[in-house]
Amino acid sequence: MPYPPDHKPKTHARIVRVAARLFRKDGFQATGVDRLMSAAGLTRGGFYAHFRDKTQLLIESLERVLDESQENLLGRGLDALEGDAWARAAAKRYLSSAHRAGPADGCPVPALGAEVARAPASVQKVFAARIDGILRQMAARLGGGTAGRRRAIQLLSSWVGALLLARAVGERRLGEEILAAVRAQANPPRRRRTH
Amino acid sequence: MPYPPDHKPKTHARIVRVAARLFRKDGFQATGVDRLMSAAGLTRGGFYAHFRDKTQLLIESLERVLDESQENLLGRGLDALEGDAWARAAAKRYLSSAHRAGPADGCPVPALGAEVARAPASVQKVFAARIDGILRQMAARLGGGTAGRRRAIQLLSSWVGALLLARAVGERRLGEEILAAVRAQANPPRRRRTH
DNA sequence: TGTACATCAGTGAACGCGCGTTCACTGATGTAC
DNA sequence: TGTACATCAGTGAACGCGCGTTCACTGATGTAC
Repeated sequence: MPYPPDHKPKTHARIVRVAARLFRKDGFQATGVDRLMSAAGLTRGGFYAHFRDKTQLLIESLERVLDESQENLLGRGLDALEGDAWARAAAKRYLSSAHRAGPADGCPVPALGAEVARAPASVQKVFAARIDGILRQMAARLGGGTAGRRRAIQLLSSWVGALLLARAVGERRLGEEILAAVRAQANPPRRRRTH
Repeated sequence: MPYPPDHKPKTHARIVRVAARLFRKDGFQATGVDRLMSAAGLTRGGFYAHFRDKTQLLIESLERVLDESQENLLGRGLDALEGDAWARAAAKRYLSSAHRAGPADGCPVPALGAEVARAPASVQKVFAARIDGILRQMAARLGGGTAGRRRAIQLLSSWVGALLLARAVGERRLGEEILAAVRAQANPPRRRRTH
């Protein structure tokens, strides 16, 4: 064999890794195959030895990145937390200034959700399966059952919406205000209700 | 004067109206000037007699559409409502199946937020001003003060996020489940807290 | 009332460029003898 | 050990196409005389 057997898989993974960053930073459509392959240290022709088409790369990027998002939401130091304590810690991480400023390394939902909504069913299917998986794990942390599931959906929705809004309003104060307000939602004691 | 004085402004408004629909449906970048002008019954060359560049059209479209969104959230039958009653009614409208299925006529935030986040500051400035205006009006309906403002941000974030997620997961059951769960958040009595 | 003219909204060819994809090829490699 | 060969990951020219923008023009219109 002319190359070591792990050579091609490594290149494949490198393209996916580079694409996942560029797609989130600049958008899927706005990221050309040419620029993408250059960023991975290759030339455009080689792309089609790795992927049927550009949509297939979007699918693989989303799979990879949504798995990372799940890990960021539930693991990496949050593994032992449950209920409100977990929600507070996860909100603090998700709704951070760093996450707002760094879409390239962040959650793909605010960055690519609208493009996924316009993408072929093959993309949406993979996306939906991963989101459902994340919601299931969140629900378990929140006590399970239909109440846990509902709360998981409510939390994820408000986090995604807040990050999207905070980024779209630009660098100004309003962005940070939005993040802070939604972070505060998870913070007990809920003064509005307790006195 | 060779044309009636309201001829050009009418054409201008028609282009903005058509653009606002196409941008939300297909995305800003993905909507070419050619296709846009055809849809308005014109040819591409005339575009630059109305707008400095394509970005200027995005700005005018966002202004128009965000004003409509404000009206949909606070007016059109919801004018007399306040507090939880208003929140419930607005959530029902915003988180409807019709809104999920019809981005072309809906809120620009889930549809274009990610592109606004990548757009020039001139776009973000207009977007931020309109969002702030909407939040101010929502806050007033919710009792005002910092608590009203915070609640307004929390509600808008969760609605935007829910709609984005519901669209991105495709036509399947999960999308409707997401809308229903976030709609339920505004519904008293909050059983989890009251018994 | 009829004709000549000035206005200007809109036309469509043209610009250079990047898009996604195809395909004949190159050349570094590990293997066979 | 040295040479010939088969493999195949990656190359880069080429395809037709649509992009945003410019610009010399057309032709329908209201006005002037």
